[in-house]
This record gives sequence, structure tokens and C-alpha cells, in this order.
Amino acid sequence: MKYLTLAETYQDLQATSKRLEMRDILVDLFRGTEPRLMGRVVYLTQGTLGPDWEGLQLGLGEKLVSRAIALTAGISDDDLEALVHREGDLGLATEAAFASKGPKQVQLFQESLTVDRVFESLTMVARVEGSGSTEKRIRLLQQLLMDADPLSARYIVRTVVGKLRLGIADMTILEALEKAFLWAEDEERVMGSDKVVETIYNVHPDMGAIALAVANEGAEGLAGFGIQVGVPVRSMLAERLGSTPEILEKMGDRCAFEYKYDGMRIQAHVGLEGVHLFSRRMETITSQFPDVVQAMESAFADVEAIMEFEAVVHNPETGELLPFQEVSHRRGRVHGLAESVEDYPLVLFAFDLLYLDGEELLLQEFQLRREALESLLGKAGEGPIRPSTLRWVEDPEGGDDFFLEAIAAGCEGIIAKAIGEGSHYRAGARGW
DNA sequence: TCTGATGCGTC
DNA sequence: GTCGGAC
DNA sequence: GTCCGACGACGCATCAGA
Repeated sequence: MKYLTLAETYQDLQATSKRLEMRDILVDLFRGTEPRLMGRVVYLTQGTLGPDWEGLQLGLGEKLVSRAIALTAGISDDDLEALVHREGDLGLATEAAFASKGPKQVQLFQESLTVDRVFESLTMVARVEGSGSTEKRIRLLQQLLMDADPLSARYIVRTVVGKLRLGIADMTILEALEKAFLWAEDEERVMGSDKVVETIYNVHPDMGAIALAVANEGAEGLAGFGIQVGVPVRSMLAERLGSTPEILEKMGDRCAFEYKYDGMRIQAHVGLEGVHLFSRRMETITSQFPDVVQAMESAFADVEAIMEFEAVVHNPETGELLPFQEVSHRRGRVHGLAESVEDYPLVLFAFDLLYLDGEELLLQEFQLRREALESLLGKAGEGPIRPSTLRWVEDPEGGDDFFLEAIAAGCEGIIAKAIGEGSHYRAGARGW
């Protein structure tokens, strides 16, 4: 498959803002793609090279990509900057620069790019490391761009800087996968009526792997993708509400209030093969938090579980919870780990339980998940792992006191959580 | 060996 | 994390 | 209501270059 085919599809996508139309453009693309290539096509369309937890980074941003472009197009940095200003973004500027080069350029891209070539080149860029790596990355990108026609160049550049600007993202791609491979050829349904693919994606957020599976095997291909310790679950998010009436409207008369801790979210997977930690955006952060790993190991020796925590730095003497700024010293750190563990000690407030010993709890009501969580934590005993502070309320009007209490405790505010029917864990959605 | 530029992920 | 636009 | 992109403050890592 030519990369240009992909680029042309991207151009079509950009031409509309209607989601149904975008979905159908993707459906045509997917149905016309060799099944073998579906993983790569989907990753590229997502603007990535693999699942988030694998942590592949291109390591090239606007500045460095600009250098590669200027070198390839044979123009100065200043000229390129002027083009960016005129065209609106780096991708369009590249396209313009390439297009204006005339017949000489045509000879350069005689060997037209394939999806494989682009994917593999970008993967190579991502794999370079060490001294001289910046130059090497630029050179690799340059070699790729050298063979690119103007339109392909537009999207390669945008892919590398991480701004495809297609107007589509995960949800639209998932719906397109569903329609392309699980619906009959000419079938029409209400958008998102089944969400089979999305449901799988929520517990196995690797769109390339899923796309490959459905393209090759249809619905059967999804069978192997259940919730699994070691594979992150998409996080359920909260929505900001301004006032008590809004909360009442959304939650009904009964709900639960919980402290909203001013920390960092950690999804912890404990199991037979050890502990895995994931960030809110499903990056692997296990090695950054040896203290958390250790706490999990000693607290949950013989269980298999997926839990969610808010990690907050505290003062062990006073018990005081410290603001986000403090925990941010822990984020992304690879040097001086031992010191930072000492300097920024964490408390882990558990607030949800998604999986326990072979049982998926996502579809259970919140009360049940919470009960199971508390009983699990009960076994954990004293230590840095604690249940989040929660209050069951009959009358959300009375939430003001709880809010003030939360603020006084060093939290950002409170979260209202629905209970009863419909209070299952809505992975990837804003439901709190 | 140090410093600034750059990239990237957290909220 | 916030915000606003489009559907 | 949902999805998407554009935006900001902050801290850390890596690398180039002095």
C-alpha cells in the first residue's frame, strides 16, 4: 500500500467536520487495506507507532523536524519559518516547499513511499539513542522525506510532530473498525450502537493489535482481548461541575462523595508476575516508583488485582498532604530515584477496584466495587496504602461541608460518584 | 563538566 | 488540567 | 452529551556544544 493512499485519505478526512462522514471515509480505507497492514495503518492514523505502554518516542519535535525539512527542501530555516507563518502549520509549509521545487524534486521521489517504509523509518527514528542520536534522527527523517511527494510529506511531518489535525481520534477510529469489519457490507445502524470494538479497546488499549485481529478474523479475533493483569485499562475520568444543583442533576438524589486528591493517578496491577504501574495515559511507570511497587508487593501478596490510586506526597511527621507540585518531582524520574523516594514520600489513596482474582468488576455497581476494594485493603493493614475518604450521601445538598473538609485536608475538592444502576466503571469516559 | 535547547508527560 | 467548536 | 483540538504551567531527561 502506498503511503500516498493514506495521505489522500487524511486529506479527505480533513475536508469535513461531520463525524459520520469521517467514520465512513475510514471504513473505506480499512476495507481497502490488506489485513496484514491494518495494524500499521491504524497506528499511523492514531499518530503513534504502538500502544502507549510501550513508550516509543520519536524524539523529534517542531524544531528538529524543521531542520530536517529545511535540509531536504534546500531552503533556509528563516524561509521555512516564513512558510509556516504563511501556510499555517509545519505540515502545510513542508508541502508548499516541496511542491514549489519543481521538476527536480520529481526525480527524487521516483520510488514512492509505502506504508511499510514510512512506518519502519519512523520506528527506526524512535529507536535511535545515545550520543549523536539527534543528528541521526534528523538524517533518517530527511531520507524519508527525500522520497516523499508533497502531500505525503505534509502528513509525515505532522505525524512526527504529533499534530495530525485530522479531526478524528480514538473514538472515530474504533467506530470505523466496528463498521468495517463487524457490520455487513451495506448495513447501517445507529452510530455506536454496539461498541464491541470500543469495549475491547477499553481493557486493551492497543488499537493496532485490535485492528489487525478484527481485519483478519472478524468478531472472533476479539476473543483473546479480555481484561488482563499487566495491560492497562483506560481510565474513567471526572467532569468538572460548578455547583450543587448541577451535581444533583447529574447524579440523582443519591451518590457518593469522595475527596479529590491533589496528586498523580496510578493504576496498579498486581499479580503472579509482579507489579505493573501505569499512568493515567497508560504509560508504563513501574520503574519510576520502586516504593509503590514494594508497597503493593507487601500489601497484596497472594492476589491478582487491578486497582486505581491517587499518589500524594505527604509529610510523614505531620500527616499533612502536600500539593501536586511535590509529586511532580517524582514523575518521569530515572536518576536519583532513591533520594526522591526519601524526599517525596507517597501515600496511595485507593479509589477503585477493576479486577480481582479472575473476576472483572468493571460492570459492577460502584458500591460493590468499593466494598470489594475496602475488604481487599483491610488485608493490607497499615502502611502507605489507604482507602480514599468517601461519604455516602442521601442528600447532595449537604456536600458543602464535605467539600470544605476536603479542602482543609489538602485536597482539590470532591468528586461525586453515581451509585446503583448505571454506576459501572465507564473506562475511557467522563462519568464522575 | 556544565548549561541551554528541545522534547515529553503530568495536571 | 481548561476551554470552546462542531455535531 | 460526546468528541476533538488548542491551550497553559511545571519538572525531568537527553543531548549538543561550549
